[in-house]
Amino acid sequence: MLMQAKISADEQDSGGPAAAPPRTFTEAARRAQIVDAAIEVIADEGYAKATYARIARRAGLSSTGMISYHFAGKADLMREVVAEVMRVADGYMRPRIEAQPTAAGRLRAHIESNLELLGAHPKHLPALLQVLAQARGDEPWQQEFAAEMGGLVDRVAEALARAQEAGEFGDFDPWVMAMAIRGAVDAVVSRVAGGAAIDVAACGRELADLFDRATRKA
Amino acid sequence: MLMQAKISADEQDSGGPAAAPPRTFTEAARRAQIVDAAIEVIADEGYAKATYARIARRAGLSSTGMISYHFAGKADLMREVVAEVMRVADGYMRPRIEAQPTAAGRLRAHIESNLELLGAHPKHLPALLQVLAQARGDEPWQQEFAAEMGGLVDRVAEALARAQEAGEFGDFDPWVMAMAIRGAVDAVVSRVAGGAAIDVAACGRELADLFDRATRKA
Amino acid sequence: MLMQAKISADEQDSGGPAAAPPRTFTEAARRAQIVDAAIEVIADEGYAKATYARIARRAGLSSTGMISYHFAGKADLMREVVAEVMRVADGYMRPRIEAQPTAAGRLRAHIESNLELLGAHPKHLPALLQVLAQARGDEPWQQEFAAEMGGLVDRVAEALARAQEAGEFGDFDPWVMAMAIRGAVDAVVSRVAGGAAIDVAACGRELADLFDRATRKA
Amino acid sequence: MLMQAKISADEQDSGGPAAAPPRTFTEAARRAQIVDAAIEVIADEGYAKATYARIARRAGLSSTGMISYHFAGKADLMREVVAEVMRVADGYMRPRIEAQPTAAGRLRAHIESNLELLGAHPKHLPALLQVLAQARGDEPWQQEFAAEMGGLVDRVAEALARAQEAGEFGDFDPWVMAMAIRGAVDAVVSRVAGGAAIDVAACGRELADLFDRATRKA
DNA sequence: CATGAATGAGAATTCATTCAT
DNA sequence: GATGAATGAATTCTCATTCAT
Repeated sequence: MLMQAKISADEQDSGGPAAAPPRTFTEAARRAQIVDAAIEVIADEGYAKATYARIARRAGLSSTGMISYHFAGKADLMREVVAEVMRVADGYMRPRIEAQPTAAGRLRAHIESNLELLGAHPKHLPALLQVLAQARGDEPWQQEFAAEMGGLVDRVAEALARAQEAGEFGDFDPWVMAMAIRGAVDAVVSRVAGGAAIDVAACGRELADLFDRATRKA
Repeated sequence: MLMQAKISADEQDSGGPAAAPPRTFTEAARRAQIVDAAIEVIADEGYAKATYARIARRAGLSSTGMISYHFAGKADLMREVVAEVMRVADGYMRPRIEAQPTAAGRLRAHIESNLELLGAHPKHLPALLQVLAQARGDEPWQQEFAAEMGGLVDRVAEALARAQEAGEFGDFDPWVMAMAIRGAVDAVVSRVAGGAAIDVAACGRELADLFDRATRKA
Repeated sequence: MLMQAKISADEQDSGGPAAAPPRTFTEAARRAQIVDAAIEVIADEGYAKATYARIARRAGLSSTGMISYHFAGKADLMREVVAEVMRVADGYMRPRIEAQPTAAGRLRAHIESNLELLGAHPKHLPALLQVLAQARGDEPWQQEFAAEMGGLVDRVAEALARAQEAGEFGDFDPWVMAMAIRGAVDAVVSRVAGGAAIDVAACGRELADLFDRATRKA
Repeated sequence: MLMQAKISADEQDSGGPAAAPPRTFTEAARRAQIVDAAIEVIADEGYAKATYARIARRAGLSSTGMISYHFAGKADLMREVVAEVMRVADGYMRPRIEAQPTAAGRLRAHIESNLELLGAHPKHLPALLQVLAQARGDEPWQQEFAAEMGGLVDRVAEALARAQEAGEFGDFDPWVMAMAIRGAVDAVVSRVAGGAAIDVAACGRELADLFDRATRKA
């Protein structure tokens, strides 16, 4: 599989410096509600404007204190935003990718499903992009996101390398290829988020063609 | 030419909402000094931390008032940051691109020189990426940056389309290809900015190979 | 007797603004549990950090609501903290003091047992000091604590005066002497609370010697 | 000399984590104004109520931002409060102490001038007491204050020890004696701060007598 | 031209307390 | 009796910007 959620895996985990696992149903519901609102605000207005006040307003909450009550801090909330997007992305893309018998098919499915996902959940990937763009600086949560971003590319690179060794692809640096794929998709996401009217499905097919040519055996 | 600065062209100015034209030499020097400091801060610490205070400190200025004095506002400063990076990028890439006789050569030169530029001016492209990532939201300067980003891609797309019509390339959507190129390069920039130890020159060659395969006639 | 609890005496209550009398056994146990946790938190982290949240956590309670449920407010809880410390102090010091036949002996026993108490219950006196230090300001509970502090000194002063009139001590102002005793002991408590490694018993003997010289007939 | 300001000594120093030395006259004046207001608020309402809002109001400032502008944080402000009180105390007490030829005279002068100071600047010592009472907890500024408090006692203890070795005093533990003196004076300060109507000069003389008896050769 | 002081809005976060269940 | 969710005021602090000098 070319893409899988790392963060979503440790939802039940306690290791991190912050988020205690949600214990009750209402708590989980509130957290989800806030995360959803955060995703919308981030996607619509950008990370910089995604303040507690705006998120609370979008979530229909009366006070920003509610967010502090349910999340250990902004880093915790952002972690959850990333986790949620990864969860959704994984749920959407993985079955489509794994349904393909060939590496070329999986690559195509990866790219196409990634952009279909953009159509199905128009706020999720733009929000992810915004949050991961904050992965600059020394604070631990930023490092965390940088690692997350790296992992995203690395997993694709490994899948490409394996297929390459199996003789299913031509000769190329799998890691550079993986970065190019990630970047190409993100560029489309970014443009769509900026309001460009793009047929994402067609765009996905075109990108898939592109990388098919780029990875094919000579 | 695949990339050229739009903003840098109208330094003397388009009558935007802000920047008065710099009249004196000192004025221009001060502005340049501040812009350079801003680029460094943005690249090193991210857009979110690029406050007047931090920029002033990096520029060796004693007060943030200086920045307000020389720039009409933060949007104005950021506009100038983008313009400066574009100016440098144009100066670096354009001659290398135009030296190539074939479209394929120009494409390769575009990609490779873009990444060489990253080696030569390690802060400029990361800063640009950070600033353009703020192009979300309704405010005019955000729209402006979104347009800037779009223009970047569009100009490459047009060059590709012309070459394609001239029969120098295979069959593909030039606009999608342009976005893929931009995204792939940006992904590398982003990774390098994050501290990854990458041989950017080798990476540039690999990317150029990749897009050569993707654009070649079948 | 040189020291006795005033607050602890009227547990069943003076009709203050707050505390309803504890009716059931569970209620009393819960209150005691919370008061103990409060004493520990105050002694360890200081009054400022002794929030409901921290106290609840230390008490093993799941919510701060419990504290509000059992106490009429923070003033009520602090009143109870003071009362509890006074109760313990009285129980510890009074028999040791009353066992002494002479006024000088009682003075020595007062000082020494006070510091022994610090060894036996290392959190109680530091907590008391912290709470009584809040006795500044107009609110009724602050005035209450100021009065409490005054009473502490006054009772010692009265004992000293009586002994003085009986010819057992030299010539000095009993009230100033009482304040000096209180202050000297508190200074030791404060230093120990701050983490200083002090032999409190030896310190008690030394202080007792000091005040013996100061009160002795010429 | 039995008491001297340690903090006031490094006013021109840059070592600390926070306070840059005030560079301009206006800045210094503003800082002084804010420190004075802080001292008043702390003395009158207690440390807990000494918020930026209340201090700003007392200082006649329009916003709390002003305080943040002039001080690196609350710790910095409190450091300055302590330094100011120490400066005043040192200026008041030191000449009176040093004017005395004998150790007994210096001890008396120390105690009496300390309490006269309470009459002359009724808010300073109570404020100091409140701030130093916060010296509990792990944060560096709290540790700093704890050390400051310790230093206060230690310097007196050393002076006592020297005089003792010179045969000017009787036999006692100088460190315990120093703590007793400090505590006795603080107890009076505390009572006066609480609103008690006390003749501090008389009280000073009485305390001086007390410790004269306690330190005298047998 | 330049500066430092001031401003006021808004940021995240914490707190004691209330309330429905 | 007990709980967890909610509340809203208050806290420290930062920000871009303005203004008098």
